[in-house]
Amino acid sequence: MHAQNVIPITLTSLKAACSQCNLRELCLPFGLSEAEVTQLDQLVGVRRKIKRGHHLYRASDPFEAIYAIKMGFFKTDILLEDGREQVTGFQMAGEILGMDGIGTEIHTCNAIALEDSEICIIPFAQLEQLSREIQALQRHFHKVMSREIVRDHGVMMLLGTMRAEERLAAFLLNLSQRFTARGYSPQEFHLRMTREEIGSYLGLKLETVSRAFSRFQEEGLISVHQKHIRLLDNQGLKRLLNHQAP
Amino acid sequence: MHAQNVIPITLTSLKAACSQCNLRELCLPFGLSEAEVTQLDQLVGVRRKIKRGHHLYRASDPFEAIYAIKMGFFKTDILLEDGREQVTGFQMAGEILGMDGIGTEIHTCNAIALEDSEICIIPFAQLEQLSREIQALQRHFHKVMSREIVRDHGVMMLLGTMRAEERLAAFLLNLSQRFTARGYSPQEFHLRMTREEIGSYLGLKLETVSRAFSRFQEEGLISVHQKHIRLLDNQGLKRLLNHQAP
DNA sequence: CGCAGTTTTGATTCATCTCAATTTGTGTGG
DNA sequence: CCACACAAATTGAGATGAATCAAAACTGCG
Repeated sequence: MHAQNVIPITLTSLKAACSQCNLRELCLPFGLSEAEVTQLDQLVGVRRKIKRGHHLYRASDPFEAIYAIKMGFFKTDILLEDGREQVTGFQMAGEILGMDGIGTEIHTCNAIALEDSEICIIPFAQLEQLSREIQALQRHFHKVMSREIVRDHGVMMLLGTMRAEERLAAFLLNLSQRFTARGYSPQEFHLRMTREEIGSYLGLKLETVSRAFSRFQEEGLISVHQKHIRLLDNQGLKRLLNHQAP
Repeated sequence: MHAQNVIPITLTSLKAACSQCNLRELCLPFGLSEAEVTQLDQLVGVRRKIKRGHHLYRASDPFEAIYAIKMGFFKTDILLEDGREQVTGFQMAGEILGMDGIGTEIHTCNAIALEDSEICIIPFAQLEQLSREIQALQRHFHKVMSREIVRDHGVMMLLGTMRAEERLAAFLLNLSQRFTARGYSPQEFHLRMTREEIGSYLGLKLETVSRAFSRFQEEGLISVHQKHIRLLDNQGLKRLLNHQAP
């Protein structure tokens, strides 16, 4: 907590370079030419490290930039005055954070690192300027925002119509798919969030999440050891999904 | 159903004109200068009438344009293979439909008119082009998308953490606020959707919605006569919201 | 004016929540 | 490096809010 680096070189030394980044094909530079990515490099000023448990931004912070996750894992959440929390998403490398702030120029949710992470700061005014010049960038940014909307619709579907086990199955399959896209194992991964955070995202209590995990394990669909998950029967999980209630 | 206008002048005769539109301050032209709105006029080619119950677009339709609601009322929904429906939103005059399709260039939900409606077609490629030229348009369009994301987060909060009566109270207050912004009475309005559609949106069964309405009425918070709603105690409804469960 | 679709209301069931106790894991400081 | 304290996860028993099933009442459309 107290041990910030004594020499304040952390920020400036981390000059970003999309052109060198292995997430290039997942992240904002997708579809840009070499020359265009170089232009983007100049815009993406600095990287910043966020320690586990720390905020990247908070609801009510003024909006200035969006953020690309270089490495690590985040959650976004909204807090009600009475203390209720709704996790609105989990974000991993290559994904964009902060678009909630564009509309009001104030952030409307909190973004919190679930492990030590590193993000690229993309000043929004400059992004807009550059995307007036580079059509492919404009187009891709619009797609990123649109996909966020579509993702949110999926969560609504999950929260509005699915039962607990369906929700969890959908959640696991979604994670698996996203890890796969990043070159990690589709079958085996490490959850960065607690049962409570999963529950909040899925509209369930942590005990229900835990029970569903146990049930999946009994049925041989997955193996669970705390945060280590191994998917043993993807088909079985998928079958759970479109196989409505009683 | 069968009685399309015999003379096919419906489309072309309805040349749009944002500059003349009384929704100008709510809709896409917000914040544009006279000259800029005139440019937008040229882009917003035609209007189209959609009869009650008809689709504006369907999931899997190719994406070509976004749509501004000139008048009327829509719902958007997603259908699961097993028949479950999730209503993802209700849209009224001045609001924008179709942004779900940008990401994949295929629409991902259905947009259905809940009353006879009229929409302005905004071809998306042209909108992108013009928003590369007009900064205020670009900015405003980004705000519109961002607000959609924030709205979706609100629905997640509602579905994930609220009990039935809280959900309905939030829904009514939201509608009231949006009608107010359009110059209609904040206290009295006409629901265009069925209890089932409200239920689908709120993650509840229609019987539960109906019971909640009755309960509100007993408590003197609203008066309900079928689809006619009158809010009698806004404060009371608001109190329901941040006043957690048992 | 009659009928289909919508809404209301009641009785019962069930999935998930709540409360509670225990186990397991994790990070810290001696 | 180990022990301890605290956080996270599991599991059980019981309570409850919403779903389900069912029937009646309304209404507005053709």
